[in-house]
Parts: sequence; structure tokens; C-alpha cells
Amino acid sequence: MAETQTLYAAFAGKIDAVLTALSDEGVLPAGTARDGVSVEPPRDPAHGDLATNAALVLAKPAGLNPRALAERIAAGLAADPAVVSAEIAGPGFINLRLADSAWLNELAAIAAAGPDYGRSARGAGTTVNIEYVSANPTGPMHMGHCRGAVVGDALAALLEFGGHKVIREYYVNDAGAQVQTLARSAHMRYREALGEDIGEIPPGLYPGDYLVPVGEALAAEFGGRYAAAPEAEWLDLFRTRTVAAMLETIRGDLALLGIHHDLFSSEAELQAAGKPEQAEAWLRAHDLVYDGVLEAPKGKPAEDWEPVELPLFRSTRFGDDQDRPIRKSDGNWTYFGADLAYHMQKAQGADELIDIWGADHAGTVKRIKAAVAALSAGEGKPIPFDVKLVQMVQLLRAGEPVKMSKRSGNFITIADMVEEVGKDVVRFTMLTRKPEAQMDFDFAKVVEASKDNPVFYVQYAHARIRSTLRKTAADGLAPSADGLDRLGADELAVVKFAAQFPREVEAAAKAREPHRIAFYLYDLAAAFHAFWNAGNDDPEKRIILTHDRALTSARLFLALQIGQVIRNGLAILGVEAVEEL
RNA sequence: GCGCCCGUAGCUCAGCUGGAUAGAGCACCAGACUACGAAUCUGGGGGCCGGAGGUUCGAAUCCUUCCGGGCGCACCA
Repeated sequence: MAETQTLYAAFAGKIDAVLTALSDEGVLPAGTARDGVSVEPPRDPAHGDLATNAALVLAKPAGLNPRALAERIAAGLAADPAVVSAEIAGPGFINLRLADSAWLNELAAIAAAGPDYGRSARGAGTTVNIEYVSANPTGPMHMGHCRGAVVGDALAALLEFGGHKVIREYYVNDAGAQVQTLARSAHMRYREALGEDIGEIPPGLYPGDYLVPVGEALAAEFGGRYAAAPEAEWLDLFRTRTVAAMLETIRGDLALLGIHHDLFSSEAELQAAGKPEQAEAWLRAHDLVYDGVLEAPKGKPAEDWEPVELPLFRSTRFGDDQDRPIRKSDGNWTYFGADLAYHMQKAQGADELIDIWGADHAGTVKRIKAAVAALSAGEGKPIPFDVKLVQMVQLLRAGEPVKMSKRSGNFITIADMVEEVGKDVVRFTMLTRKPEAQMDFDFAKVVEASKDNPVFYVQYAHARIRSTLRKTAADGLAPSADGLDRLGADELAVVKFAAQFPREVEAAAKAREPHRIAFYLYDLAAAFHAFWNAGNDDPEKRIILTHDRALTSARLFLALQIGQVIRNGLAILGVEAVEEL
């Protein structure tokens, strides 16, 4: 776990040192906050290599003219040997131009860190629990689960790379009415396996034939014992068996996407352990749960609405629109009541919680946030908690929406998708849009091998690099850092882009947005392709120069490191970097 | 009616949590292959960042309000 001192981090430190010096001289008031000070590449490369807004941000608290302050800071920075020039621009930006050696050193840093290049200690080892997928264990994973699964998994990897410990968790809803329906459906298949003619699966039960093997297994295990027995004798048993079988299926489906959770938490076990009761008792003791009557729902005509007294959580105190029941009128826990206790349980094993939910659950975000906020007090510590909503994916086939009918059990499964287009395409494509925006997934487009398909574009850049290295290795040419000072402007442009990887990772981790890595990789691939193609116009710019082995080795070294950065980025996304297409 | 998300080039989308003249791809126009992999690259046109106010040195970004689209709004999970 090498922590690389990256170029951007190094300059942030240098700027900070200059500010400290100015503070010592009395130019800056002591204790002036430096939070807003940033170091970033300017949008326009003509402005230089790095820019800082330090003077703009600090001018006001220091009571100074921004440009005057900028001159003091720029003078301090210009003294650094790695800085070729420090110019003041616009309202008070300081633009730095760096010596080529500074960038070439970064290339060496990539080589030294290898797969750890870009890894950050920013997370400071704090534990983040990410709950994602958590699909009901009533059938195979289908398309609707896919995006959240990929986004959650990539976010987990991103946060790990960003210096957090991560718990990947799956909440198994094995306690409600739906899993009882599942058990009854399995019982039908069980009777069928025993030779009974069951005809059509009755409406309300799960018709999918994925339960056929479950029925067969039950028949093999129990024979005819429960065929005509009253439900009370087999319901729990069949539920347990069937849920276990469904979870096996789901684990297999997730594995196809390269997803492996650390923890599967059972709602039934949570309830059996009395966790919701404990939560309720604590909340009642703090006047956060009371017995009350909900208002009739608005917006829809409430035909069958009846006022009933229920135990209500005071979520309105935390910004929700309505207090929310934690138990149903039959005394059982509502989904929310159990989920509340579940979040308390998760908080005990982590410093921070993240839930990845489908957008169709947006309406319940406020209440669960309210619950975690309330329970923070009970845990004696604030529990940072974020719910990431993942919007719908519309499946298309060459522009035409794919019809899916859940009722008939005819839906596109994740296994179908992976089989048709491959894991890497599914994962990368799901990450080429910010999660909160709706998205189309067109089976025809995602397998297209062209530059408007980012997966292939990035893979192609990597494959080109690997292909070049294979070819030169066969000729006895090896990458070498010895002649790096001979690299020119075309090479440096790519290096400068690659050097931004660590800050992209940090920014993406901070924002919890893995899709940024996908976009960055696309841009990095573009920078490499541009560099490559310069060799088409001018043969002297090709990587392989038969008349100059030293320069070839230096360029190979560059290519090797660009490939490394692409691999590191793809690793975060869970996408394999291929050797050839 | 209420809540959440979205609205950026003709189309599909980025925009580094407030920075400089708003960027990519597709499409369109004009170019680059006797190949280190052209599945690529170079150049060009194309914008009231949905509208209107506000906050400040500075707004696509933050606040208010309207318009348009999506999702949700029960003791379902």
C-alpha cells in the first residue's frame, strides 16, 4: 500500500509552505483558513501547467488586494527549482509552468507505485459500509438490479483505493410477505416434482420456472411428506430452503458481474434477535416513537383508507413530511421498522454508511435518514450516512425499447445480459453516466467496436500499448527510464494527463462518483491515441524507431506507464484491461 | 397537490462541489493509412447552460420562483 506523493499533492504542500511563510512575515493574518485553496490544471493549457486560486480565496480574509497578494505568493513559488515561471493572470490566479523534469519524475512515480499508483490515504482507514443490490431473494437478478449493483461495487472499490476500509453488504429481505409467497410458489413446484398436475401457476404466486429445480430438490429431500399437509407445517421450512436457493442463484448472478459481497445480513435473523424491539424501546424512551394516527394520503382518492393507531417514528423532526409507522396493525414490523434497526446494526460496525437504492425508493430516503440521524444519538457518535439513488435504465435493442413482462416471469436477467455483451461492457457502460441521470442501454450500441463506445475505445488504447510492448520485446527492446529527458512536447502532453489520475481518484472518492473514473479513462485514452497518431504524420514520432534504440526505450517506458494508469483505473471499475481486442 | 431526480451544441452526455473564452462523442464539412494495430487521428462550423430574479470579485454550479420531463407519494418491499 505505497502512498505515492503525487505531483499535485506535492505542489499543494509547496503552496501551503509559502502561505505559512507569508503568515510568519505578517503579510497574512495568523490562522487564516486555507480550505478553499486549490491546485489544479488550468482549463486552457496555454495558461500553464498548474494554477492556484490561493490569492483569490485569501485576499478577503487577509484584507488585501488579490493581485498584490498573488505577487507575494508567486514570488515564493518561483523560488522552487521545479517552477519555470509563476505568472499572475485574471483577477489573481497564479499560473505555474513546471520544468519538464517535474513531469518526467511523475512517470517514474507511476513505475515505482505500479498498481498502487493513485492510491490515496485520504480515507484515513475509516470504515465505510456500502449496502448495495439487496434485491429481494425471490428470483434471479434482473436488469433492474444491474445498475445499482455495478455502481455500488465500483464505489466500494473506489473508496478502498481512496484509503477507506470497505464493507460490502447485502440486506436479505427474507422476512416479509413476499418470501412467504415465494415459499408457496416453491410448494407448487414441489408438488409438480412429485408428479402432480398443477396446471397454471395461480395469479399472485411466482410463475418463473427458476423454481422448478427448487421444487425438485424439495421433493428429493422430503418426498411426499408435505404434499397435502397444511401450510403451517411447511411454510417456514420451505421459505428457508427456497430463500437459500435463491441466494445461491443471486450470488452466482453477481459473480458473473464480478461482484462479491462481504456480508449478507438476514432481516429474519435481525428480527429473531430482537433488534427492532431494542430500537423501538430506545426511541420510545427518547420520545421519538409514539402511538398515533396517520393522515389520509393526499393526491389519490383514498377509498379504503381507515384511520388506525400505529407506533409512529417522529421522522418529521428530521425533515420528513410525515411520521412513519414502524409496525403494522397486525403487530409485525413494517419494512421501515426493521430497516431502522438494520441501520443501527450496520452503524455499530462502521464509521460511515452508504446505501445504494433504486430511484423508485426515493420516497423513503427522508425517513431512513431521519432514523439514522436519531439513532446517531443512541450510538453516542454521529453516523455519516448517504443514500445514493440510481435512476432507471431503459433497455433498447437498436433503438427499440425491449418489452418485459414481469407477470409472465419473462424478464431480462443479468445472466442474459452478461452472456450477450460480456461483463466488462455491462460494467463500463453502466458507469458512463452519472447515476442520478436516467440512462438507455442499447444492446446494439454497447457492443459496437468504435470510438463512440467508450469501453472499446479505452480497451483499444490499452491493447495498442500491450501489443507494442510485445512486439518490441520480441526484438530485444525494453522500456527504460534512462532517456526520459529526450521525450518531447507530444509525450509530455500524455504524461500530464496521466499525472492527474491521483487527483481524479481523490475527487471521485470524495464525491462518491465512480463514473468520473470512466470519463477520465476515456480522456486519457484519447490523449494516448492522439500521441500515437502523431507518428502517422511524422515517422520520427513513432514509438518504435529502428535507428534510435535509446529513444525507443524511453517511449516504451512512457507507453508502459500509460498502460499502467489505464489498468489502475479499469481495476476500480472492475473492468479487465485486455491485451488485445 | 407534495417530495426527490433531471433539463448544457441538431442528438447522447461531461463539466474536477464557486473560477479564466462552457467541453467531448455522434451527425455535418474538409483532411491523414505501401499500418509501431486507421476499431485511430487532425482541422472546421454549431450554445440565452429551460426562463426570470437573487447571493459575490466571479454562477452551468449556491438560493428563490416559474416552465418542461421522469420517479415516487398507504400498514408493499
